[in-house]
Amino acid sequence: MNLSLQDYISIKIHQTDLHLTSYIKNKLEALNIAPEQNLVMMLLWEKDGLTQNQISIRLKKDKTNIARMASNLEQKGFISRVQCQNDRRSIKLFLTSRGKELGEKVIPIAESFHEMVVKDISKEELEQLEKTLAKISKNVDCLY
Amino acid sequence: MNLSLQDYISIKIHQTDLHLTSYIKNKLEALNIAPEQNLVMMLLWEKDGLTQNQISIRLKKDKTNIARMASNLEQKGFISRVQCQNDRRSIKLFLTSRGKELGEKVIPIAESFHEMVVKDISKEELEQLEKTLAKISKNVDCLY
DNA sequence: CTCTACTAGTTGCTATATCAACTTATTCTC
DNA sequence: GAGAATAAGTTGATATAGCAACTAGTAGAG
Repeated sequence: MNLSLQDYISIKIHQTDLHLTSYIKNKLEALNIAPEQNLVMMLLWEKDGLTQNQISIRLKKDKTNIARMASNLEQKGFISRVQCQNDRRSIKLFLTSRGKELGEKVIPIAESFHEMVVKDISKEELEQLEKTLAKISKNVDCLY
Repeated sequence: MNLSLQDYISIKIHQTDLHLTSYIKNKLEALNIAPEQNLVMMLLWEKDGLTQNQISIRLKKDKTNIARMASNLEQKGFISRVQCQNDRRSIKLFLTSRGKELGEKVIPIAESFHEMVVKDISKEELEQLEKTLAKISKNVDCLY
């Protein structure tokens, strides 16, 4: 077959992702929050009191990641970690007032970022993109 | 606007990328080569003797990454690093015989991986995906 | 009630990714 | 040709990402 690097769709997806991540990282840097830490915060801004485990499921990430991000976010003063009474293995994450303030600054940035990303892309095109990405994820999943 | 996590296309792209990377990482693990190290090797299998700088441009990655991956690949015995005669700042990467052997094993894996990824996706759909990803990259690029 | 199996988090390891600051070599300017 | 700007690599730092092995707490089987 002899494919060259440009022929691999997975590489294009990877590079697009790196682009996006690097852009949003720069946008958020001034607020002292990293992109993935921000995903944790986005969940908490919707509703806090989630356990680390719940977050790792929602974000489809390894619990190790979540533990380290949570510890990081705690150090930065955006969240507090409270041992769960019912199940003392679990730790619930709650927003501090600083964490809530952060949300007021970050959410508009995230939304305008999204606006920028989808600029000149029709609703149909976007839906098609989501559908194809979902297919690809499934193709990789099912044999794994 | 109040977007939820699922509404961000960038997150879907990110998660698809993670899926793909994790899959190919597992496929290549037995051969003692990591996904990004493999990209460097893919370039060298096409034509070796590239400098680290040329590779970092072709892969659109920071030169720090390339330096570390090159040093890693050298340790594993897949490449040798030779200081360039014309420009003694540059280092050219050459395949060792072990590196060439690796290619014979990895390239079929990479191509069958690609086959799997694009399963049940038509040529048109794939082109559309590439086009939309390119648009997104450009949207992020141009204001940056 | 005890032993086992499971579960939530943590720690340690490796591999990306990118930035800043540094060294060394080259080129450009005057 | 000397000094300044530039360029290629390296080192150190921080932030993901995920595996393996561990601790501690919970639940289930008998």
